[in-house]
Amino acid sequence: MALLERLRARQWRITPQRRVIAQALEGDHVHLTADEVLGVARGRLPEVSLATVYNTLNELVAMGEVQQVDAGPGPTRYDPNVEQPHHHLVCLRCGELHDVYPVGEDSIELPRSQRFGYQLVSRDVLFQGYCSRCRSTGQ
Amino acid sequence: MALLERLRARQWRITPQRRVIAQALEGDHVHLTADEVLGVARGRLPEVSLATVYNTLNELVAMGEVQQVDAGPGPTRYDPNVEQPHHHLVCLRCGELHDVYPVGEDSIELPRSQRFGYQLVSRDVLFQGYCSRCRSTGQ
DNA sequence: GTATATGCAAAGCATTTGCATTAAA
DNA sequence: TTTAATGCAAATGCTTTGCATATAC
Repeated sequence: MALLERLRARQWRITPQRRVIAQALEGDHVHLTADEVLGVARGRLPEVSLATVYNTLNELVAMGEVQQVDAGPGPTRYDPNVEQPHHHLVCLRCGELHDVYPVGEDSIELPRSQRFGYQLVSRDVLFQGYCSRCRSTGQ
Repeated sequence: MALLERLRARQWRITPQRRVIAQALEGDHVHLTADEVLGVARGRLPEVSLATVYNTLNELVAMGEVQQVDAGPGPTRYDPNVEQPHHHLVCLRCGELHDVYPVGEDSIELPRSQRFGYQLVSRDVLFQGYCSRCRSTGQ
């Protein structure tokens, strides 16, 4: 189900701003920054503000409809693909991000003795490295 | 081997400031912020500046002697335990951080088809949740 | 002696917030 | 009609930077 549909199903108040922000996040392999979301959203609705983009993204994350990805250099990225569990591969130099599906991930588990009384919410695997472009351009 | 010893072995230029910063990071299960490092360091040497703390921490990270942990709310944390591979459990509300040793972690691997030409550097597993204190105090 | 680290203060960037205005339901 | 979202601009918090001074080797 697409993001906008899921939001309607939640009876979330839909405004023009929220609609274009949600539309900016359609698709798989999307990892936009707040600024990039603003750019795409303004293409359809010029009077969107950055504050509204941040407000909306934070709500989507709190609802669990968008995943926040803090990895590598640069600002936070937002990933709307929450239906298909996956992980990330990030370039330590340029911050480029890929969705990845490692093997063996299902076997990772945190024993009760290692939970420190926490209520677990998520388990993310992050692979870091250097992309081929960054490796060939200087250090 | 302790951090300061490792730095000497690298023939790294040792100044009083760098020494107290490295000493602030001694021990296991240490996850200080730059500000906390400054506090500890100033306990031994009052004339340390925050800029020097950041400069030094960044160099230690670049050398691979300290691991930078960006997880949960709040500022970056620095973890000197790089000799014993481990992962982290973070509280989404207060940012409290624990070292954890999950089972099955060794079986996670990224197939070549999923590497996108990257030279892999690290593979981190991050567990997120709510600690018991945050769970009992409001949402 | 020379290359390098330090401290300060200012700048930078991402993100949040307060508040008056506007609009969805 | 009421409740909530928006936009602006200012504030915040963390981190980096420029540059003159001090210092380890």
